Amino acid sequence: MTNKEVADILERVGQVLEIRGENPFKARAYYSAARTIENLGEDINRTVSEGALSDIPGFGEALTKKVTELVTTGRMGYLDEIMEPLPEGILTLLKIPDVGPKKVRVFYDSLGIGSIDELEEAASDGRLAKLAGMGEKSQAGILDGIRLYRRYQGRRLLSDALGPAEHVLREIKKIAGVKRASLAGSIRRRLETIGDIDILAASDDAPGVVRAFTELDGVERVPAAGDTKGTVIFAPGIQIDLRVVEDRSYAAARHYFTGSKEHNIHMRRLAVEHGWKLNEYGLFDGDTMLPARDEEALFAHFVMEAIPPELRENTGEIEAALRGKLPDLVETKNVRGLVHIHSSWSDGKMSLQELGRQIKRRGFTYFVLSDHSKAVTIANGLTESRVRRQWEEVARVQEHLSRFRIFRSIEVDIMRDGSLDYDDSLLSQFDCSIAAVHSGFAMSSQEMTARIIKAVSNPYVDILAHPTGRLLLQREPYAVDIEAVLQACADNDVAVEISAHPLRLDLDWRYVKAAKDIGAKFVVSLDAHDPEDLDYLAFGVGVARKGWLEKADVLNCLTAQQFAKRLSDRRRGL
DNA sequence: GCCGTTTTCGGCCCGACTGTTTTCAGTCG
Repeated sequence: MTNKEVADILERVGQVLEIRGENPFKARAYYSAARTIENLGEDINRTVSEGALSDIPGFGEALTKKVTELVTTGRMGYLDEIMEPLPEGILTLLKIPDVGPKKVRVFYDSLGIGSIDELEEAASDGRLAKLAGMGEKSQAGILDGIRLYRRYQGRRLLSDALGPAEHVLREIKKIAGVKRASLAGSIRRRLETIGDIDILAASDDAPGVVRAFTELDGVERVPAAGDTKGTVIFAPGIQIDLRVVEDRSYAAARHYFTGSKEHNIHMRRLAVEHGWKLNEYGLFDGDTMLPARDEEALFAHFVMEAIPPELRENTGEIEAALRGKLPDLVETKNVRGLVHIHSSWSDGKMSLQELGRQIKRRGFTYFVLSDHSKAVTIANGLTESRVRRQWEEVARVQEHLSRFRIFRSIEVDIMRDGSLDYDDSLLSQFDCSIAAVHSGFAMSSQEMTARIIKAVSNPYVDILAHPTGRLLLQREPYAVDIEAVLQACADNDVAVEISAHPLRLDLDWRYVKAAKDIGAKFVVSLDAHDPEDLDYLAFGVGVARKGWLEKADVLNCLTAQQFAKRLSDRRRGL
């Protein structure tokens, strides 16, 4: 089972416990365990087989036993047991806004509702409004929520949310009385998919700011608006929450609303250990607020380094900050060259000339041309003879580009047996080659792992592209022992791609830190086909930062000369 | 269900908003 699958089961256990009305802290223990496994950065199967599960905080006797059972047998008897009287679809009800475990229980006990369809029916014919604690408004709200859920399924890509978020933030900053404002929540942490957009503002007139927010152009509906906080549905169907606090609370509120939830709980526990209290209004010693103008000052009270938002996932960042051991994270401006660029020779939209012009204009000093190899016929992959003709054109274009270099590379296909689409004699003549899987996704994990490891063991492979093949919200990663693959990359000095393409963001940040720890190097690459793809770099850098990477871990932070030297040194060392 | 530099029992982060309520439960983040 994958970490995600195990986490999902633990999540379900927590939800069922809540619906059954059991100790909420017991449910929380399962939720917390789910988050831990999801963000573990290590294959849970390995953790279990090494007997290391019980070393992880939050895993006591019971959870260790149950997760071990789940991983080794594929089932958890306890979940079957507590699910026993309940219909399979009942947990999907929790995906509807304003429907939580208590209401699910009432709906099921009173009306036998066990699916979203049944909930919709009961809301449509008025039965829901008659239940205890319900009314006409709640019933209408649930119908609305079902429509919204069906349209968007709750999440969208970071790249799709960022535009509207920044637009609305600009509008909020224009509202009279707003002193400062910023994005918060998962969008600020640069999570790859976003549920809703959180924005924070400082003002002495919170109600006035909330009102103005709900009246902005583009607001479709206003599910909630109070004195300090409002929620709107913004076209096209994105939920935006605004919270307004006094300026003196801004730092604490910004920290609080950025999360993650687990990070916040950990920080609050730390505050309690100091005898303080931390909430969104400030850090308090009794009734005295410990002043903090910004988040840096807030962290300083704890005698710890300021934790960048991307790291706030409670995966060790608080411990590291207390020891003064946080990484000096890579920044977008550190990147000198763009990697994994397609041209119109295969399925890209831009000519070599245009690529040179566009990329140089953006301030980069080199790019790594990487069209498809011949096996990817649908993408007009290059035959051997077309490769040679492309090189001639590269030479011609290069002549007209001063202090700018085009690296001759290829995105060479990894065949089903792990061999490569070109023979070594051709590969050896490229400056660099990027190996990638584009077909045969359905094979077993053992086969896929062996296939990729064989490919990265080829001495002429320099980079492994999109290592898991996932497409966010569209396609799950293929089955593969990603840790074994990353180990092979580290052993063979093959750089691991972090695809900045918003639909990929692959390698997943959850594995980046672990890969770094075993000695892997990375490129933050674009997989660019269109001109707009050239502007996606920051999304990849976001993943690198979430994976604790520094400038020295990312090869395309090297200058063109250094990058060239690294490639040639590597090949000379063969 | 987890956890412990006072604790192996008794805590577990904390507040806003809504709707259905006469003082609060449920949901959300």
